[in-house]
Amino acid sequence: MEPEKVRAPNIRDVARLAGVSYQTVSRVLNEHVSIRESTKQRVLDVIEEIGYRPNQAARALVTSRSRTIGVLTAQNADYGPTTSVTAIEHAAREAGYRITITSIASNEYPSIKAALDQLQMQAVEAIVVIAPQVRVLEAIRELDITVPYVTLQNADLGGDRSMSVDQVAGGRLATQHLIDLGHTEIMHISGPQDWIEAEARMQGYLEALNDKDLRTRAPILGDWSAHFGYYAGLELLRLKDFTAMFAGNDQMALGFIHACWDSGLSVPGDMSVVGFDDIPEAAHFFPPLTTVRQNFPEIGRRAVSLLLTELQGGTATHGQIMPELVIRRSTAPPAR
Amino acid sequence: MEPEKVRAPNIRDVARLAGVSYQTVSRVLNEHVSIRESTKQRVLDVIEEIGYRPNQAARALVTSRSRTIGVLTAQNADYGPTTSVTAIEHAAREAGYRITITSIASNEYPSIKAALDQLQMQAVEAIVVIAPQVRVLEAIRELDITVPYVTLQNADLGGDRSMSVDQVAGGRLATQHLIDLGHTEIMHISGPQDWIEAEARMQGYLEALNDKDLRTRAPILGDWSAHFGYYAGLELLRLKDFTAMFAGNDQMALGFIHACWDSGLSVPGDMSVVGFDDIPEAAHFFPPLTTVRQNFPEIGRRAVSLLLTELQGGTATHGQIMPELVIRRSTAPPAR
DNA sequence: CCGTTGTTTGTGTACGTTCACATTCCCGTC
DNA sequence: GACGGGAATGTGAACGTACACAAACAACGG
Repeated sequence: MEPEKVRAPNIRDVARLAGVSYQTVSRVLNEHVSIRESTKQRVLDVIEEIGYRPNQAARALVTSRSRTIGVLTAQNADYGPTTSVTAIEHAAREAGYRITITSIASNEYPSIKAALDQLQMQAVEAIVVIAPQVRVLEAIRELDITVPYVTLQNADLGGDRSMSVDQVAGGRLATQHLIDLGHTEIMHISGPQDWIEAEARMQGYLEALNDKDLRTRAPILGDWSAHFGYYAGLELLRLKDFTAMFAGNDQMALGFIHACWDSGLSVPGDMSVVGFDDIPEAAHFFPPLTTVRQNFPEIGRRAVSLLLTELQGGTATHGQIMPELVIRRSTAPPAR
Repeated sequence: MEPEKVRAPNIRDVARLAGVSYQTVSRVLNEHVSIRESTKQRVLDVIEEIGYRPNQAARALVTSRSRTIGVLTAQNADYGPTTSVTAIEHAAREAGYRITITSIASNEYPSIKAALDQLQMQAVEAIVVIAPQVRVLEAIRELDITVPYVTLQNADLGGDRSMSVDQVAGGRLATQHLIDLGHTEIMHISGPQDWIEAEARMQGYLEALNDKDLRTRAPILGDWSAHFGYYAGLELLRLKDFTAMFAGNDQMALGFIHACWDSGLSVPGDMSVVGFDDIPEAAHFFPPLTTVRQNFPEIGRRAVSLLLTELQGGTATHGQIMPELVIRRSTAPPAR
């Protein structure tokens, strides 16, 4: 009984029913000033009645503005990145923007290029890059993106295009805390070598130790997982020539603590452990984890607001947020 | 020195440089069969050379196909949902689709409607709903969506539009395991009342106890967080009239275990604990957590493949995936 | 009463692509 | 050597919207 093909109502349908021209409808939609209140209301009534929805594609085509922010992520679903994505989505929506997500399939150049191509095909107006590998940032630099973008990682190469938590400062904070407690033999399990954050946290660790002329050690390169922390821990604890561990993130810290218990060591009695990120679970580890807190939602929000001001022609101040040390029960002075 | 406004190259630019008509270029782009290999190559070369990218908006406008799958999520960034989103993005991309994410600001009807409106304005071809509250599914039912959609939660109301892990079976699995160990006084901390999964897991818990004529108790309604598990645990353990706990998710299990230690109880010596989800960290809790594993990536993949077959006119089999009990060290027979 | 100004509304066109249809080309066949 | 017929290519729409410009209308002062 229904007509064969129900075409969605368009701006002309609304105009006809409201007894105005399509342009008037367009003006109502775009909140143009010069429109009589009565006609505006009439148009709005019709829109409501027939359930008209503006066609985004047509809009995007004619304005060449998509009102979309692209988010480029790595393939994994870590706590930090996903928290930031959520914050980005929120901030974007409040500003009338949508987000579209593309993840890179691998760290290789073709994959990165494909992902950015896809975003550009969608005519995103700005891009947030969460993919935290060095190579990704390098690739982005080379591909000279035509839209404003911001990276949530601070590569030195990134310069002024980043909005991030100061990872070096975080690494220093963690290490300094252990030093202050009296530890002199401090080990570090880092993230993967090509990750920007891993590199920076490691640098903070090394700087803090060097400042006090303490022995530095070649950090173990991990993969951020609790599993790695565990197995690396089992291995390292056979020697146990250190009394404190700074783990590159909370998950590895958790795995390492697990290894401590399995090796008959008590935390923090025999071994102090500091993590990084302050995931919500960290407060309930056994023992509750001393860690470095990053404000991921804040980063996401700031990234969006930064992009939005740039889109409006302003110049925004990129920059860094300071992390914060959260002291819990996993650290104590070394046993003597 | 550069021209004022650099317009992106379009299909006609390509045509001119390749010495063909714009339609021929279009045919190359759409992999039409009747095209000579030599001309096809010539066009592709030009495309490569000038860095031409098809305009998605124009495409979407004329075909009224956006090649986009919309994802509707809740505002939180839990492990399960985000893992599924990643899987969805992957599966979609392999099929040539993009995803756009919208989260609902609150559980209220207007917010849900706004989110769905936004997705429809973007002309998404299909929708994946991850928002796990009962009200969201009800709202979706009422709003009669015109595109195929699938929910990753199985509300009974959902019927055949869901692709999910059987949460009731999971709840039974967890509870049955505790019964098999000899526990008769089993407590349950559930998720929030209006969450579909919370309800279903609770139902599995109640069913398993009823089957054996064991005492059921009014479950505590939590909020999924480790914090809640901790504080609820401190409270519950003042009575300690139970020997086993089935927590609605791993985070609450972690918090509860924390409360056990703080209350001087050993896990699993004095108290057995089972979680739900099997987040990667669960294997390294203290003690490693017995839990119910959900295959989130699989769910995401299946949801997409289901939608894609529906988009091609086929009828797909919705359905459920069985969860799996992972036995670790947090459960043991009750102390006698 | 007319020109001036400002407000409100209407008309043509462009955005970049695909679809339907028309045309040309090439090759084998009678 | 003209004739079919399929393969390859070209031409004119159309999708739904916003922008530039034009027109209608009202208000106001000289």
